[in-house]
Amino acid sequence: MVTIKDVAKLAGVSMTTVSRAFNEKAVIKDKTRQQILDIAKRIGYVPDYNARGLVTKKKFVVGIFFSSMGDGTSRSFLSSIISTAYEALPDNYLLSVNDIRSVKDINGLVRNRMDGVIVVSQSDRDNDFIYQVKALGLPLVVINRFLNDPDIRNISGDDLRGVKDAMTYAVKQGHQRVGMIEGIPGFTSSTQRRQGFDQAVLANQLIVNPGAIQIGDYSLTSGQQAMIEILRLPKEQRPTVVFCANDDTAIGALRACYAAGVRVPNEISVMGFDDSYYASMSVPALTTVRKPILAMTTRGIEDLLKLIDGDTLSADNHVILEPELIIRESVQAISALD
Amino acid sequence: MVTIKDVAKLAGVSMTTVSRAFNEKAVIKDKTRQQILDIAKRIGYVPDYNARGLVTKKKFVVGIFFSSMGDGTSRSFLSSIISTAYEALPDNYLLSVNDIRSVKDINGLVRNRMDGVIVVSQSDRDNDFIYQVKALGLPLVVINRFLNDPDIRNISGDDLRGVKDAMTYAVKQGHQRVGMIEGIPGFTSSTQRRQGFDQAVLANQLIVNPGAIQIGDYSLTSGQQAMIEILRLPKEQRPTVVFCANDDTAIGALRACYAAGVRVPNEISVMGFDDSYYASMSVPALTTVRKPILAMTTRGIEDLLKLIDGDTLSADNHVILEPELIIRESVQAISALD
DNA sequence: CCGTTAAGAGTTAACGCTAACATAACGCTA
DNA sequence: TAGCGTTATGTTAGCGTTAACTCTTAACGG
Repeated sequence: MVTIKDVAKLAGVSMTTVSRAFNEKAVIKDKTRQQILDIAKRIGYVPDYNARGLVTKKKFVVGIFFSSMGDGTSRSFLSSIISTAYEALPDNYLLSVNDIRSVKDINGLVRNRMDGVIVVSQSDRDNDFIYQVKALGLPLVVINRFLNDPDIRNISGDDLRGVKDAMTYAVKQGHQRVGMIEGIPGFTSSTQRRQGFDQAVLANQLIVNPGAIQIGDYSLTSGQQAMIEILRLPKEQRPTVVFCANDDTAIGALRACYAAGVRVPNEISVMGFDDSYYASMSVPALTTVRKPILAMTTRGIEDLLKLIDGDTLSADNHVILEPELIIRESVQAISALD
Repeated sequence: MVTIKDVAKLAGVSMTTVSRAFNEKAVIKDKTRQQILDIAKRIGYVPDYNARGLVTKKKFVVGIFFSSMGDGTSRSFLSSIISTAYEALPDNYLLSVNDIRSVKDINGLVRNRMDGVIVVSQSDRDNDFIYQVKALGLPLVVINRFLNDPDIRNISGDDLRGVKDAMTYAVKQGHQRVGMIEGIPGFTSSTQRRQGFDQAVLANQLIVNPGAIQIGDYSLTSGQQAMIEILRLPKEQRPTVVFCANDDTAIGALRACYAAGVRVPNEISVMGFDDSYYASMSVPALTTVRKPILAMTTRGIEDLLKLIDGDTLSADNHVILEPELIIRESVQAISALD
């Protein structure tokens, strides 16, 4: 194994100088650094992270924990978060990807091997884990879900605003009678999306007939089921646009419409939330709200790194990022309705 | 920070004895070990991996590299592989999940920080990376794709066999005129699936009319396009079953049939490959071939660990696992055809 | 031209752990 | 009960790096 000693000998300098050449902030003459770096490259020296970490007390590992990896909203949820996280992370950091559910020994896994932790949280059930990490005193950032704790750095998307924007768009298209298929009751995301819907209804004096709001569980089949119920309404009471709490639900709703012979968007408009892979592939392609998940990830890593370095962050631990409305084909202007 | 020294002092033993208590294979009296472990737990001692690794030359990190994380065949491709990998990995190992494309410095990232590497390969384009790792001399296992190199441990699924099984099933259902939508030309997977198809045709003396085999590119739209072509054939020449090189293609094909008013499976049967999430959700639900990806992962990790420990593996580096035929609704017995 | 300062480089010790060797304790046989 | 092999534990050194400190040299003002 080629060590810092070998480089030092060849370069005719001390070990420390070599060490300095590899550590950005150190004072060392540019020329010396360059010579050392050249020699190191030539003989294939790379610093040993175990030795380095032993003295600096660092692990150069950031852990990223998912609520439940299989349930990511979109097909690329997991992968695009991971890729984005790497981009925001310095080259010398490793990203350890984990499923919260499968963490057995938080002491052995987290405390001892990671400099900090990002939790990509999908539900309240993650709080246990989050507070265990917090208790460890490890740098921690929770993203993807609003966390009501001023002591924990939290980056979330403004779901309420996203739904409101989507509904406002529908109103601009002339829709007045509206409906919704909700997410799993109790989930913060469900609550916020419902609130966004309600606020839009209030602000625009929209009509919500009984039966126009159904409870779903974020699954395709629940969307299908819910839409069947909505379609039971007589046509003149039926909403002209249905906002679905996520894309899977919306695709289920689309399917129910197709089965019932109700054309989308000609006879009824449908909106989703998430912008999953199949949102663009569905027929008609889904108009939906895209969470700023990549921006959340980038910001999350940035903040985590600052926390790791002991820097202070902005006073308010809640960072809320704006979602984006993705307009496709599943909403039609009301004047154009058949 | 609480170190091995603190435990030693409290337990009235030497540091080495404490070290032994934490290392399974060491000789130490059970009673002593238990006392030490108890004390360690009480004062919250956990071994420092940097220190441990410095002397043992280990990193306790396994890297898993994906061709291109966003393109996983099924929605759960990435997540289920990661979860499965963790299950096969000892608790004290970390899993570093990476995208091959985004590896900048293989020396800094891989050589220096990982004990071994699993490559979940999807295409020939990964070979560059694979051979770079091999050149590093690091323990390496390639899974998910057949790799024609006797020097590299390789775990793959038998795609050819999978397609053949699927076709045999179709033949048993009475199908004689068959067609196929192929994958991206040049990909090993495309070639093998085509060969499986061809072998089934030969073995069962099936009829393949001109135009019944189309080239796709594994995308939904290519499947749609290809099926449109196939449906141009006069009904009596048209295949009664079309095997699609993957599920996305098959779903595209389904869509084309729907658009053309051709009912599946009543008028034409369709099969896919992958068993992706939407295979079960499509209408009709897709009969498809499921790759043994989880078994590949488990075996891959097991073999990698042996390689890391310096154990020898079975002589033949090619391990081929059997796929599974998932029978759903998209294939109908020919006697039942309308 | 001396004294002060700062930049650049060197010396030394320590980080927490385990391997290798050394020693002690134990249990058995003759 | 001496002698031996075996099992259990202790002692010592070193893994590769950086932090803290020291030393050298050049620059500069008065």
